[in-house]
Amino acid sequence: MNEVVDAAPAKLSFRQKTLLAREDAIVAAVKRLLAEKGFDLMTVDEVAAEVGIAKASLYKHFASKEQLAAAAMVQTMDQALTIVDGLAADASLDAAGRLKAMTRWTLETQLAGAMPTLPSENSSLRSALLAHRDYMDRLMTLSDRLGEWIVQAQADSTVNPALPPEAVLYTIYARACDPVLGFLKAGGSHSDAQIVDWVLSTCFDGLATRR
Amino acid sequence: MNEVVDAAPAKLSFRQKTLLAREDAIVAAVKRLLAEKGFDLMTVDEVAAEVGIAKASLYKHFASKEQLAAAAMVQTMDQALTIVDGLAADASLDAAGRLKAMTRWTLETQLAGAMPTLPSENSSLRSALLAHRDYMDRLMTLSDRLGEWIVQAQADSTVNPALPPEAVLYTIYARACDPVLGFLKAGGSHSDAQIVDWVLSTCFDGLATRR
DNA sequence: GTCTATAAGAGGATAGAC
DNA sequence: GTCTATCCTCTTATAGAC
Repeated sequence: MNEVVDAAPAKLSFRQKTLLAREDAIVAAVKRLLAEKGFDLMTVDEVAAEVGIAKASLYKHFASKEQLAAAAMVQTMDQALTIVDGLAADASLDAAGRLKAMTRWTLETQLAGAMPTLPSENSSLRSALLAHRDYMDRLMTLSDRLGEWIVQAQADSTVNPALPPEAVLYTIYARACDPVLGFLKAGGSHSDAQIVDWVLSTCFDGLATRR
Repeated sequence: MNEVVDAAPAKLSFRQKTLLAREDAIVAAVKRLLAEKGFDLMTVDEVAAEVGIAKASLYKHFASKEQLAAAAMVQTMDQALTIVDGLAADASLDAAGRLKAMTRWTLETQLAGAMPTLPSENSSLRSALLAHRDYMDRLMTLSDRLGEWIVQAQADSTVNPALPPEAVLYTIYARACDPVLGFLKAGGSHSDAQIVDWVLSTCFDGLATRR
């Protein structure tokens, strides 16, 4: 199972390496399918087919469909945390600029079909995620780091101080599943970069004209 | 089936009235369940149980789960069109004010658990909706009427003229399934009215401070 | 750990009596 | 048009050989 391998430090046997590679391939397939069709419509058969192994083999690596989704979310949040680290190191950005850059990454990733999203209503999935330590750890770390930037940007008055910080955080998180991107892309008449600029603009500057 | 009854003008027999009442009860249950759990997690058994009839009876009224969802959306869009009519008659509002009021209604309805939403990814559902005339008619009517207000508000420069009108329209539509409302409500420390105000503010004024 | 085969059950839809 | 009983497909998950 994957937890053991995740904890291993440096020296890996050949067997362990191939194991990790296989699990990475599984998680990559799950991420793609999750972004494409969502949790409910994704089937474990599809995942197995895309990886090219039998479904029973897949269940040797991950105990359930929920665990599969959780692993995909963990890897995605690790990517997000890497982006956060990069932005934190960029001294040319203020807090609001970092939040905006983070939001841009989220939009670009979703538009590229590489942002897995989970339904918040599904209760079996919800409880599995709440019990998943690796997932919860990363979610809290990410929220803490973005939360610091939000508080700072509100102190700067670059982000509206009248909004509760949680509302700002949720609004940024929600860009990961914003259907507006898909609608505009389906129209077919705009470039991805243009679409991202527009959605980023509505998110930070609003629909109303700035005077 | 429902299409016939929908077309009838005024005089209804007793049988027809009870039929309509039953179909209204069915659609009401579908709307509620659609808002609560979404299309994929809603089961036809649940709908029948909530109405208090057998599943087979339900299939005498609606031919499939997709048709059930479409009927719910038709009724919801009729509600929306009624709101639009009311706003159009209010001479104290400009175009931007009407768009804002319409968005507020959408947010309030969703927060009240009365806004059915359909997944845009589900292909069987998607094709059923595209073939559903009553649904498509209303969707186009609603889009046309909101579109007029958007064009006018951009001419006023009360809504940002740099945005394509479709981007504005989709952004307003997307408020019907904005997860931020649910997140803030789950926190438990804010009133519904306060939550709606914040989301409406981020939608029209953005996250960044207005100077 | 990988496979084939299959259990177990949910859920959409229908048959046929009344 | 309503019911009970049933069909049938899809999907999650597991058994057991290699």
